[in-house]
Amino acid sequence: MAKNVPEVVARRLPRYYRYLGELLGQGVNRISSRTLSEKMRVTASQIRQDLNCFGGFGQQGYGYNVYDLHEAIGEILGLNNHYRMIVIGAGNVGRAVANYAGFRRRGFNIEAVFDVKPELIGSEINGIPVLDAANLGEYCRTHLPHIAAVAVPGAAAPDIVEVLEGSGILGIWNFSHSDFECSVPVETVHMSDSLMTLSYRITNPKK
Amino acid sequence: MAKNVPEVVARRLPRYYRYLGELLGQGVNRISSRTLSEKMRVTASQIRQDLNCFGGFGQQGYGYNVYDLHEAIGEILGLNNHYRMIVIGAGNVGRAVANYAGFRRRGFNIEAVFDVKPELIGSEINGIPVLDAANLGEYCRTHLPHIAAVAVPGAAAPDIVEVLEGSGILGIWNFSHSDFECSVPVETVHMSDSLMTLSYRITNPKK
DNA sequence: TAGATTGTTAATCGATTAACAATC
DNA sequence: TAGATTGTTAATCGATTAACAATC
Repeated sequence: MAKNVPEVVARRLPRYYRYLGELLGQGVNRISSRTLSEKMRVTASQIRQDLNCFGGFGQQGYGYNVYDLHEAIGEILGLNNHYRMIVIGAGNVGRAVANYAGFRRRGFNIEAVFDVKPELIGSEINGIPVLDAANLGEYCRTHLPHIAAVAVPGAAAPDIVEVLEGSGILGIWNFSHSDFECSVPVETVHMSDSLMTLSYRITNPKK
Repeated sequence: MAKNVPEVVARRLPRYYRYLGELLGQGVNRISSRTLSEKMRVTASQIRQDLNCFGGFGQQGYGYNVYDLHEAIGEILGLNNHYRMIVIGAGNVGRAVANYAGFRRRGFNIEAVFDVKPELIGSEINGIPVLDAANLGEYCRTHLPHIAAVAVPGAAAPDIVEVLEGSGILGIWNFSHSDFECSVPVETVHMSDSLMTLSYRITNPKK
């Protein structure tokens, strides 16, 4: 179905999904690209172009059915799948990820946390067991998690990633500061880059 | 000095800064755009174009001095400034931000955390006092923090932002899930968007 | 000086916006 | 049917890449 979808379009889908979810919550059941474009501060053209990478979800003279479009984008994003997820690193960020309840609700089920610290191994975070990182590879081969959130110090990341890659993981959600090569999809949350960008924008205000 | 710098160039600066920092740590003191481009997997043209938005940092026949270029980009990013920072919300994400030691090292000094929960107010996180969110506006007017990291549930964000905006904050680092209008620079860390993008890439692998 | 590599202009490529015929 | 709004093509705009003269 999908044409060759530009990266930049794929990155806008979560935002569309989010806005449509809000509209749904407000009881709006129909919307035109024009009205949506005003809310989202993009052009109506862009919305129609973007959606038409995946198919014609609208109806001339009517617009889009909010529920159907929300569903369709959710399906494209793979949000109707159920994912088994693990978290590597029980530090501040790892704990924040493990504690966030919203993921489970969306079908991302965190089943284990891994760390190297003996005093953490055997404990629980938000009801999720903390396991020994030494057993990560074995765990993956037996439990086949889909997604690994990597929240370890930068230097430790490449080794962890190699283990994950070799044991059937489908994707890596990376919170460590390093970029690395990887054969599976990696999505990095660049916290420090984001803070530097803010610093830049404070320091160099647009005229 | 700076020409009109495209957004997309500004967003690449932190990455250049990071790579140059690594090179510096490895004792490399000279690099050509060609060599850097191979490490960073971008084109040499792009690196030269990007840098020339800000000035000529290189030397024909030689390349770039790693230390000088790193310094120059740090200066452009405003990393030589000292920022007073506050964190709003002492939940998982707020705690992660408050606990991360790297910020202070880079000149982002977290001076207070705010929350609404009575049982948290008066406690400390990483040696930083947790104050009553009701006093946020007053605190800002007396202490003049530069940056506020907003890590509150989505629904609470707009009110917090309004208070911050009205009391002289220079920039907002937003971890909440909502986008909002704001007169000062806002940098949002879209964790859930990032996870959805990963889901998309797992579900729709490139051929 | 000769070789290397920048700074910068020109060419290409892709993404965004505008326009409009198709059609509900 | 008439009005509205899509899907899609064409025009514009901006970003990336290529090329090369300037110069260290």
